[in-house]
Amino acid sequence: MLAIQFIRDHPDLVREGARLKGETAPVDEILELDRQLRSVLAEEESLRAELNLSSARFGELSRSGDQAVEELRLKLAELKSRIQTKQQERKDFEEQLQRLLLVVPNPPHELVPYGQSDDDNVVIRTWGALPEFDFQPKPHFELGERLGLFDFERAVKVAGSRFALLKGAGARLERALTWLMLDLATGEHGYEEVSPPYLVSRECMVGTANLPKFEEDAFHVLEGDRFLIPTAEVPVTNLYREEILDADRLPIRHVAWTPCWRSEAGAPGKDTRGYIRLHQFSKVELVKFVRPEDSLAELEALVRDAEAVLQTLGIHYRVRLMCSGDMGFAQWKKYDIDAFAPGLGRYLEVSSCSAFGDFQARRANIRFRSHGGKPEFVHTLNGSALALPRTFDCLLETYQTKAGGIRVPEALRGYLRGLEEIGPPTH
RNA sequence: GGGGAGGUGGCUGAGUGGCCGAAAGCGCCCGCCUGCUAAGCGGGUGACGGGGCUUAACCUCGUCCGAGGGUUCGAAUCCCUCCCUUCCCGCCA
Repeated sequence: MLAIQFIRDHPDLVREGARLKGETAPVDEILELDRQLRSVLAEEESLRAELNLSSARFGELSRSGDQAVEELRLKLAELKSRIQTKQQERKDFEEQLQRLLLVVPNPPHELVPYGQSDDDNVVIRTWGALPEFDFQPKPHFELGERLGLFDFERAVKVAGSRFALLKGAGARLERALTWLMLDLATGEHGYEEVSPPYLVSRECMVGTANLPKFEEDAFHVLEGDRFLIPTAEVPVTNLYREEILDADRLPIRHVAWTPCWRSEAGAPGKDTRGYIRLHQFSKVELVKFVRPEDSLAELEALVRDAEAVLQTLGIHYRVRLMCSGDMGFAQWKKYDIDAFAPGLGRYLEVSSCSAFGDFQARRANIRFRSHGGKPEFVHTLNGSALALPRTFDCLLETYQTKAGGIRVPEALRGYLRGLEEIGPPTH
């Protein structure tokens, strides 16, 4: 959410920011509502000031038994009804204004390149070389099914399409990946691990800007009006909602492994075959709360922390700076990390790292205070490190052997009791 | 699920109808004192919003004592509903 003061002072900037993202912002309506709100607010407040003064006088008069009391009582009753009318008007304006403010997108940072689609994103760097094979590399779903790592059919039987099931070495491998990611974050990169609830309140979803604009993307649990988390970003960012943090505590860096649920209303197709784009998947997520001036440097560090996972695994990847049109509603600046899947012959997005400025902090009211100063909004950031299924897929495809087995990267063997290779299949 | 207690500022905690945006303490800020540190002494210190003001400082008005309603001329204080915390009992992984 943007500050109303900011929109008053820079309406063109807000309009332009929305345009860059390919969206629109109801700036004129907001400014008009804001004017009306302030005018009715001023009237209400001066009536209240009058009521407050007169009430005090009423007390004095009635104690001294003055006859004027009855006259004053009538006057106050009339005042009060006028106040109630104004108050209702004010509340209506506030509600309308709030609704509109929540749908104004965060303008991109000035260094974000302009663009309208995926093609306009800018590759910042790549790591490792495209893997080479002396045979035709297979896609992960073929490898995994032959090795018995997946059971897609039974997953569908149990939960419906777009759910997956890992078994045997597959389940263990994903668990090993999860442990590696958590150990890197907590042991090497200085994140404190949290294990949050997987259901959150509506307020939390609004705080991270998953609502009100994207309600159809989330699974809604009617009992208690809660939502299955689409990412750990939601519960973890909201950890400090409505709080004023001591500046000495910043930066706060958290890592969380959670399942994530997305309703992903699109139809299945070529890009969704295999262990990808599921209603439920798991992810290791990094979340930071920082001082405004550290925000962008912390974003760079966050991306590096996520990259470290792929480097440790020896998987080729690229980092792209998202163009204005391809970054979400709430982001200020965003990088994607795409790992290469040789069997599919394309890159898969395994991480999305974003800085939000104070956009989320305003919505969730997360502030900090430095030694006796005024409270200020923190800046929030987050990114995956990494999404499990796609990292799993890239690993399978990168480390496949001609015989159809999977070599286990050095870094994972300790989590798999020394296992060096999965398979190859015997039939 | 049943019953009791409770939710007050950055924190702890007093306050049962006007003298309360709210005692006291902690923390923080400024000053004094002090070989240094600690202690001590004095003063200051809530949030949000509107208006005034060239900005800041400042002035002023309003709102806020879990949330929302109600009673009253007037509510932190009385009533209702909801949320949350905690204790006892029950049930259960």
